[in-house]
Amino acid sequence: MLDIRLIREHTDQVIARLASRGGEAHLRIHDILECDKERRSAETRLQHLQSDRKRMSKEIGMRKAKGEDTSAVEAEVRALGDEVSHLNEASAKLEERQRDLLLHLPNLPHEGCPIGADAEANPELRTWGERPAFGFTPKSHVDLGESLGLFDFERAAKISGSAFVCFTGAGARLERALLNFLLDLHTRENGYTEMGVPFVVRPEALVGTSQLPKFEEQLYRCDRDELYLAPTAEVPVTNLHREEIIALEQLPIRYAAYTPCFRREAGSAGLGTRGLIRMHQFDKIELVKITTPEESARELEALTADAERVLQILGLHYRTIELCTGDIGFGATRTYDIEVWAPGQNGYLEVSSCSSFGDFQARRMNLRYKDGEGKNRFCHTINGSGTALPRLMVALLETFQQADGSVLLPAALQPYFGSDRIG
RNA sequence: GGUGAGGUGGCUGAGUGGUCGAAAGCAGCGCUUUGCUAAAGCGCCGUACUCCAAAAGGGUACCGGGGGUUCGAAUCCCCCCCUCACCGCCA
Repeated sequence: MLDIRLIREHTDQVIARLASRGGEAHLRIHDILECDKERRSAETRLQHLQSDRKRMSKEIGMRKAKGEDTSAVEAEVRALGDEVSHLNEASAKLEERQRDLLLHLPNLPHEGCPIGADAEANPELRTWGERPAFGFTPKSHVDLGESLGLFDFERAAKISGSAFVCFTGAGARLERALLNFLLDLHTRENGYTEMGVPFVVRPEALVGTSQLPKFEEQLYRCDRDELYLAPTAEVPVTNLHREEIIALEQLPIRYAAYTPCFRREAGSAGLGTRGLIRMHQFDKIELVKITTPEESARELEALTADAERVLQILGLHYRTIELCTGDIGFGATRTYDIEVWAPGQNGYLEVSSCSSFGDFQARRMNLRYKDGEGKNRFCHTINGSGTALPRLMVALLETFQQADGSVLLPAALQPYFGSDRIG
C-alpha cells in the first residue's frame, strides 16, 4: 500500500512511476486524491462537532453535580449527536473507500528498475555454468519420469483433477531429498531460521502480502471457515509479525520455510500441458526477510545469491534476469528471477523470483520497527523462492540424464537421496 | 463442539457512568546531587488521524473488534474474535 501522503505531496512522480508499469493504475490517482480531500474535510467537520459535544457533556456533568437543571443543554447536545453520527458514518465510508482504492494500487517500481513494456525487456544480469551437451537427444522429464517410474499424472487426475501430480517411489524420495537438502543449506549455511507454518491462512494475511483483494480468483478458498490455502509460504511467514513493532536489534529477521503452494492458475497459459512445470499444487522452500529501509537493498542481493547458490551446488546452468517495470509483480518494487536451464524443454524455467517490497506489505500489515531514535517506522519485506521444487526436479532430471535412460545425481544430493543415481 | 476465566499503554497492574488518555510501579530518556559506582530527587515518556504554509501549538479517536443504551461509556447491554483452563471427540 502506498502512503497517501506520498501520493498527495509527490503526485507527479507517483503517477509517472505507476505509468511505467503499463496498465491503468496511474489513472486512479486522481480519484484517490479526490477521495482523500473529501475524507479529510468530513473528518475535520466531524471533529469540530465532537469537540463541542464533549465540552457540553462535561458541563452537564458539572452542573448536575451542583444540582442545577440541565434539560435545555441536554436537548441541544442530543440534536448535535444526530449530526455527529451522520457525519461519522460518511467519514467512515470515505475512509473505507480510500483504503480500498489504495489496496488495489500496485507498488512503485524501484528507481533502479529497468523501464520496459513486458518480459521481452527484462535484462539478463548474469549466467552461471553452461548448457550441457548431449551425445543423444535429451528427453523431457515427462518421459524420464515415465520410464523411471517417478510420477503418475493420470492417477493424480483421478483423485484431484488435472495439473496435479503424484510422486511415486524414487520420485517421491527425490522430492523429499530435495526438501531436506534445501532447508539444510539455507538454515546451516545461509543463516536462515527454519519455520514450520500453517498452510491455511485468513484473508487478512493475504491482504497483508497483497494477494488480496485483487487476486482472489487465483486462490483456493474454504468458504465455511473464511480461510484460504496459502499460494506461497510468503503469506504465512511474512505475516508472522503483522501488527508488531520489532526492536531494531532483532532485525534483520531471516526465515526459511517449506510449504506446499496452492494456485488455481485461472487463465494461465500452459496449464493444460503435461509435466511438472505448472501445477495447482507444488512444494517450495521460501526465504523471507524482514529488515530496515537502509538494509533492504543489500538483503535482496544477498537473498538472491542464497537462491542462486542452490543451483551452483547442484551444478545446474542458470541465468538471472531483472524484471522490468512492465513485468514486475503487483507488490514488488524490484525483482530478480532465476531461471534454470532445462534441456528437455530446450529453454529456461523460472525457479525463483526474489523481490523486495519496500514498505508496501509492511503498511498493509502494520509491521513496524523502532528505529535508533525510538520512532516507529515501517519495515521492509523481501522474499524469494529457494527454490520451487518441481521445476528444480525437471532441470535435474533433464540435465543429468544419461544415454542409458538413468539419471546421475549431483554429489550434494546423494546422501539425501541415498544413492548416486536413479534407474 | 461444551463449560468456565480473562483480554487496559513497552511490561506489571488499578479503575466509581461524568473533570480518565486513563492511578501506581517497572523499564526508557533528560537534568540535579556525588570523587567514581550505587542511590536519591525532579521532569519527560502511547498510537493513529486531523487543523495550521511549517514549527510551536490545537483538535478528534483509540482501554481485543463491531454494534447499542446515554447529554456523556474503559465502566452498562448485545454479537464476534483471541488467550488460558477443564470436559468431549480425534491424528
